[in-house]
Amino acid sequence: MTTFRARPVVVEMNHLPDPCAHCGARPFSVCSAIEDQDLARLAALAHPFTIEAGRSFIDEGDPAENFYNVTSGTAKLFKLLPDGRRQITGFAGAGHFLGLAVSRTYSFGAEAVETMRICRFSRPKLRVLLEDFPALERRLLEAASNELVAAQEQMLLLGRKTARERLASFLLARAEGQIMLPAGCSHAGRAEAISLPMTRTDIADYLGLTIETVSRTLTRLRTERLIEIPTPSEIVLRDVHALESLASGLN
Amino acid sequence: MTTFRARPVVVEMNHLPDPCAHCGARPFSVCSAIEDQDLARLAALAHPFTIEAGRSFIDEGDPAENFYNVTSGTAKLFKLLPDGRRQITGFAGAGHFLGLAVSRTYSFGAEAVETMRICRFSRPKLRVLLEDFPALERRLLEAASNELVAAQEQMLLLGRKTARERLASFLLARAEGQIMLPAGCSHAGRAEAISLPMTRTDIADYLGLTIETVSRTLTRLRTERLIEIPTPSEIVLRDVHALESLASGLN
DNA sequence: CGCGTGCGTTGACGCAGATCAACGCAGAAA
DNA sequence: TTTCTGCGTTGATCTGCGTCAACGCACGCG
Repeated sequence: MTTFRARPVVVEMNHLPDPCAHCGARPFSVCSAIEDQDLARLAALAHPFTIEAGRSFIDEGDPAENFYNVTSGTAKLFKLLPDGRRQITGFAGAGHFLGLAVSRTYSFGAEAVETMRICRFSRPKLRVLLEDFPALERRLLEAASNELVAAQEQMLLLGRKTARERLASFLLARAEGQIMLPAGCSHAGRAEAISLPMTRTDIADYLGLTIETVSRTLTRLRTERLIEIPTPSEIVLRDVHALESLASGLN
Repeated sequence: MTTFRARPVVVEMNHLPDPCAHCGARPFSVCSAIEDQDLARLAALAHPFTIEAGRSFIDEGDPAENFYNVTSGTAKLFKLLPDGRRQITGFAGAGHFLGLAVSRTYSFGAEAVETMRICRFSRPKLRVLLEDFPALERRLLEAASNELVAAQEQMLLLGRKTARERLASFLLARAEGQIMLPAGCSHAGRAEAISLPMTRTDIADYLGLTIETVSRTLTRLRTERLIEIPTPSEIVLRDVHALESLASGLN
């Protein structure tokens, strides 16, 4: 049980005897498709490591050699234009997978917002895993479908909502844990206080706005008593109903 | 921006002895995952329909009972806000599948742009098919991954590109068949003349603009000799390089 | 300590694209 | 034929958000 084999090229050695079995993110992640008795095989292919806040670990255009699974912390995923304009396409928290692309190269970049832990799988090894565990493929399809639904919702936001509506939508989505937590992990009640680990610049690039507009809009929501802003990275929702009607385009 | 009108659907019986084997869309579609000898089983579950131009066949919020596969023609997929603002999230041509949602209800609406033919599968039957043909599930995952990449590209467009850049991106994507044809069906050469079966309103709702801006921007691209507009629904690309640099955000 | 640097906020101003309005044209109906 | 209706184009004007600029504050460092 405590036997320990040396492994090839690992960023960080895996000291735990059974890391996947004790992974806090497993219930949320695609790894839950693997039964307990097969976890050792999963663990043998998973290379866990830590990424510090601000570090980028996927570059758009690089060969798509790895598949990642976030176990803690938060990443931002983004696309860039040559002149530096950036669109953040999503935030990935514990349980999220990254790098599903069919293409030979990554179509997006990824960078840690907070210090995070992720598991890396080489794509060939993932392929083997998928063949041996059809349930894993099913879970991936399910997860991809959910991502697609979220992406369409975001297109509606970017294409048709005003700045106020975008911020309201964003805050509510955060409150519902739709952004940082994996799909399927629904909370019974909605937290009124939400944390914003990302900067104003990140929020702006996620919502298709500028930092000034984000700041002004939040200030206005505060003066209208819809929210409180105890600190820049912490927001309390004071009038969830008003925010919801804003977010859905009414008013 | 337009308000949305729902219309009924035309149903049609399946008269052909072996429809899937003779389906022109099969090479492009997820159905290509099914081997020839198993096509009869696929055909037994597929209900082919014709849908007339302008008819809606999926309503957002309705129970997600069916899965669809487009065999010819074009559909637009969209999301609505209560006040009628609309965002078209994509156009689905031959080979495209629709209705993958994990959710109990559809998260988007769909309407025929041109008269189209589609195959309907009930979700329970699709589930059986997926269990019997793992390759089908793999193809679905592949297709969903490609959709996701396209969705991220569209988020970049909606969040960060100017009207000119959006139109240039749209025209080039049409020319490359990225919009109407399924992923993986790449043309060797790029067609210079492209058809626009959708209205200006549809283009505007796809690009997050108004019809006036679409019209003006196309006119400007014409006066700058980047395109020609023989008829409103037909456009010739005269300077692909200039359009490409526009679309990628240079200039 | 003073100084710099990064981040967020606020104000003044400008502009890309939205809004409001008019018109041309083709196809359908009478 | 005339009239109507839907679609696209064009012009005049407006405005939400971007741009440019200044400033406050917290934090780290010499």
